[in-house]
Amino acid sequence: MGEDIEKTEKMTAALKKAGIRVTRQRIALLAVLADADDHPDAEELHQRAKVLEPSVSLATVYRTLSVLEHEGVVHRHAFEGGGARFETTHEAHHDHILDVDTGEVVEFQSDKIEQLQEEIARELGYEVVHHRLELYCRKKTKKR
Amino acid sequence: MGEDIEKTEKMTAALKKAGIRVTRQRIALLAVLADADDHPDAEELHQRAKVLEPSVSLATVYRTLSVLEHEGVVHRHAFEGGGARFETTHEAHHDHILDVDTGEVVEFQSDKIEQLQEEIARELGYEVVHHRLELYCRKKTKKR
DNA sequence: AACAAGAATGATAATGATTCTCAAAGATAG
DNA sequence: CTATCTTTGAGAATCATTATCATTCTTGTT
Repeated sequence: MGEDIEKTEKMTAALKKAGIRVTRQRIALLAVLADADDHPDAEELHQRAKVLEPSVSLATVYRTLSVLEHEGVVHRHAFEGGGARFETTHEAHHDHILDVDTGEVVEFQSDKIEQLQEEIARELGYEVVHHRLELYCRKKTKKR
Repeated sequence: MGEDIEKTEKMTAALKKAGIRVTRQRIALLAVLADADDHPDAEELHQRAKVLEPSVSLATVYRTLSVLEHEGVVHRHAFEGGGARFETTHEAHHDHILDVDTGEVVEFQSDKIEQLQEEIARELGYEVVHHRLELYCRKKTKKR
């Protein structure tokens, strides 16, 4: 539960580090981000932030998200269909499963896959800067 | 070399199968697609097609690409930055390495990774419909 | 060859997500 | 308290893509 506070602090620090002010409207966005355990898009974050602070504009949401992303405390995902979706960066790196029917997002992590990626890149003379692995899935039918 | 002809035939068949006509401008686009061994975007395909058939509009390029994609003979990739890029579907499935410096695209394939993906999805109660794996890489420095 | 019925075309308007612009409001240092 | 610098919201601008629509092509049929 104190997790949210910790996340908020990390993001606040990131804003300060970037040399920009921690304003009323940005605080609202940080709170929303810290509280979100899904992967909302900018529009959705704007809606949620407006509840805490009606004077937040969509422009400020985008502006702040860009700063947070740049500082590495928020990740931007460009899943198929629709706009970018965001989540606060958490400890462990992970990839995503997307339910093609419900749009739900599940996180997973596989060291093995990670390792294989490095290996493949190395063999081709590259080193991985970052990667993107998304599994578009359907819930397995229980029948049979 | 007869490869291009084969590809063109496959795409022509796809258009016919979709019940749409194989026009002068679409033929130009098919030729360009068959000839391309890179991953051009719609604008680039339009430029190339205009050389063969000046009367091709960007609208027709997009329209035709959508049909071809729907029929499964062309793949649309939404790599980071910029618009969608296309390639003719070829025999083996593959994923992509993107050189973050040059924008170059290299294809690779790993049964092992593929297998691990299925496994992970299965354990979480899903089956993979399709997936997306992109390694954003940098050429390894030869030093050391 | 002439024709009617549908399909395809190019130009341009519309869309949706995101970024930019800019005048006004807010914060900060002295 | 003031001069300066930042941030803000609203709306314009942008970019890739799709939709609209009047006109041009095809195609199958006489």
